[in-house]
Amino acid sequence: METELMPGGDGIAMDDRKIRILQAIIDDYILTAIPVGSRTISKRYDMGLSSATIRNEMSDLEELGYLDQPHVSAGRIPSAKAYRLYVDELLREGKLKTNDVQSIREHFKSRSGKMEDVIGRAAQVLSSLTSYTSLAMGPKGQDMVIRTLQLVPISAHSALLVIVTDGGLIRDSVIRVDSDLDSDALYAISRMLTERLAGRTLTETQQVLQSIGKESAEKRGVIDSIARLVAEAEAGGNQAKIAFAGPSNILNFPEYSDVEKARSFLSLLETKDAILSLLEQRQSVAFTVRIGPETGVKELEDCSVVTATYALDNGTNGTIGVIGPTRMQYGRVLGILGAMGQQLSSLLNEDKE
Amino acid sequence: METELMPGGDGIAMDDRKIRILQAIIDDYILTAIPVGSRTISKRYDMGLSSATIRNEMSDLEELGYLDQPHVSAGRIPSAKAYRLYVDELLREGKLKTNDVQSIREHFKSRSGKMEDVIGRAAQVLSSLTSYTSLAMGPKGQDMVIRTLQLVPISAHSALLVIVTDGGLIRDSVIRVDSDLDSDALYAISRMLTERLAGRTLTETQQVLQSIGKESAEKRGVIDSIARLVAEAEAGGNQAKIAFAGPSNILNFPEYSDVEKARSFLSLLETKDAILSLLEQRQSVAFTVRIGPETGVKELEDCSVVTATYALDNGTNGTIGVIGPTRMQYGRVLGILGAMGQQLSSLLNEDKE
DNA sequence: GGTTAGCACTCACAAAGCAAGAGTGCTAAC
DNA sequence: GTTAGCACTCTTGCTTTGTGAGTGCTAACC
Repeated sequence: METELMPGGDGIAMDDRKIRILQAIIDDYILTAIPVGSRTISKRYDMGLSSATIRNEMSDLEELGYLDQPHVSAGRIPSAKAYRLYVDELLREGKLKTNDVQSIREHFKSRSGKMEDVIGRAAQVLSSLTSYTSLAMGPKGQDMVIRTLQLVPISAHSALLVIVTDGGLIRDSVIRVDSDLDSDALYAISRMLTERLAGRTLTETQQVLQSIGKESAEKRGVIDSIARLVAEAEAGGNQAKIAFAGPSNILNFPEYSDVEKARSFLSLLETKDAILSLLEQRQSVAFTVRIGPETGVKELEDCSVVTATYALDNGTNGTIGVIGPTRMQYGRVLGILGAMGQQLSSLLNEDKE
Repeated sequence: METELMPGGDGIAMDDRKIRILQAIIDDYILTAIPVGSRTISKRYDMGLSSATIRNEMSDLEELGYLDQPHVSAGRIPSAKAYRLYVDELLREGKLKTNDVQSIREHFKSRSGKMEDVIGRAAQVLSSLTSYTSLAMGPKGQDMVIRTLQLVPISAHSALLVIVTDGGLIRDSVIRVDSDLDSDALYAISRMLTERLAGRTLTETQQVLQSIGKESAEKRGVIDSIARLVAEAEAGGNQAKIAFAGPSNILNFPEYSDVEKARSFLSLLETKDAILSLLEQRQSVAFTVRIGPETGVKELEDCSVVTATYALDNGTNGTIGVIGPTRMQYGRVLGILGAMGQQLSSLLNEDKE
């Protein structure tokens, strides 16, 4: 006679008490990683309710999709939906210890404008502060504005192209030059290029380079090489510009005590592709939290990826973030990411004046 | 009455048959990772001996220190000493498949003279060919000979110092310049420095820089910054110059199915220090094989580290290597390292002419 | 009607017991 | 010197069993 089979929590609504219970469950689970039962809640968090009542509420919460039950006689664990609610609504802003802020400052004392270095260090600081696997990326190539451009002779047939961008960030690559240009000639070209290209984005640069190439036949070779390089930088420019730190941190969490899971997680990081394309859908919003399945990556289905953007004066954005189990200390992580973002912004812009 | 307690294999000597049996055991164990018993040897490898005889020999080999027994009713596994013998004496040169050589060539097609890139790619190719965790390092900083030196303006107070060395390798770092030197001034300094420093090693450079600094007061600031940088590069220059690839490969081996072991291995790689100091005792010999305890690193006690050097024209050496379980395919690995070393040498020197 | 005590029920997990199998060492015969 | 035979050891995997945590349901309580 199964008449009561309408799916979904029909008639059940979230009320304040359910929310409080849910929050308690999430808090507890984030801390302990063990499924939490009704008795735990009624004892450890004083809500003035018996375990039986909690039980009823938990049953409702499960029906509403906020809780999962590994098996019948275990406690409940929060679902992705629950974390989503938690992040969106319940998160009391993580009161970041001044300790941490200071620690961030500390780590950035010895400074270098080299993008790779800053990025690498940022990721490392993040990982040591949060004890999650961390990442950092520079701004997108095509958004960067050129400040200086210089060719340094390497050998008879090659030179290093150094591009200094608006924020004092540096990119360099080796290009081939077929005619034998000596140091002075390269310098002259550099000056000319800087004059023509300063203040332009990489995308704009493309066109300008083409017209320059047409003007002077003898420099044609070099200019072409540069153009090719810029095109490359624009297309896959981020490829090299992501840094991970503390991949092995994931092994600290019991959800990754399975070697097979750990392996697939770590190889995911090593190939970088999946993470990069995940981060490519960058928002202009300050923080992005992707919980479990929301990442769209199979290997990350019980991970959360929390990212923050930091702003450069020229309007471009870089990204920093951490990857950890869905059971993540979101409050704390968001706090640290925020502080770190500010620090990075001021560090990278300070140089400008 | 224990009269027979003299330690060590008294009276027992290695003979040809023992060696053949030991080799069979090692071969088998490298392949399967399961302790090998007397019966396996007598059946799988046709030595025309019964298991009982093998058993006696194995007992001798154990007494001689070449075999260990996890527990009484398991087979034997080779000891570090056995692998040492194996590597030193028994290794029939790994007949490298031409396939692999070609594969190495293939991977190095798109080339760039940037040290980091070459190093990184080398490590990656190694790791994909051997399926062990791999590493690559450039030559030591202090041995490198300077070819060109150039300052590129970044902002009012900073510049990028690009050092091109003999092999066409590039190092660069950001330095502070306190007086405001414009692009032309920096270029003039660069020319002067190149003239004075070309052909010298980093160590020599130190002294020359000091005397230059004394000559001209106005350039004092820049010169000092450079000197400081060179000193740094000389001291810890290798720090940044090591690349790992495929750390997670270690998880493919059953000896690292224990998460705790895996974690400590991976963090060891992440900090880099231990590995660096291990590699610092570089030999001039082409190949170095460090087996288990020979590494002197606790976390690597059941790993082997196999390294090879590749030579640059200027007489300096770089290092490539793999890290895997002691039960490593030494023959194959040595073959691949050899081929890769040659490839690297020719790649990095070709540029020179 | 919401809350709670009580109780039967489920199910993972750990300890214990058991059988099988692999491998050894030793002895005695070849 | 080699080998067959055998008793013995010890891991490993499987099954059994008990325990405890946690649930859902019902009935009483406020």
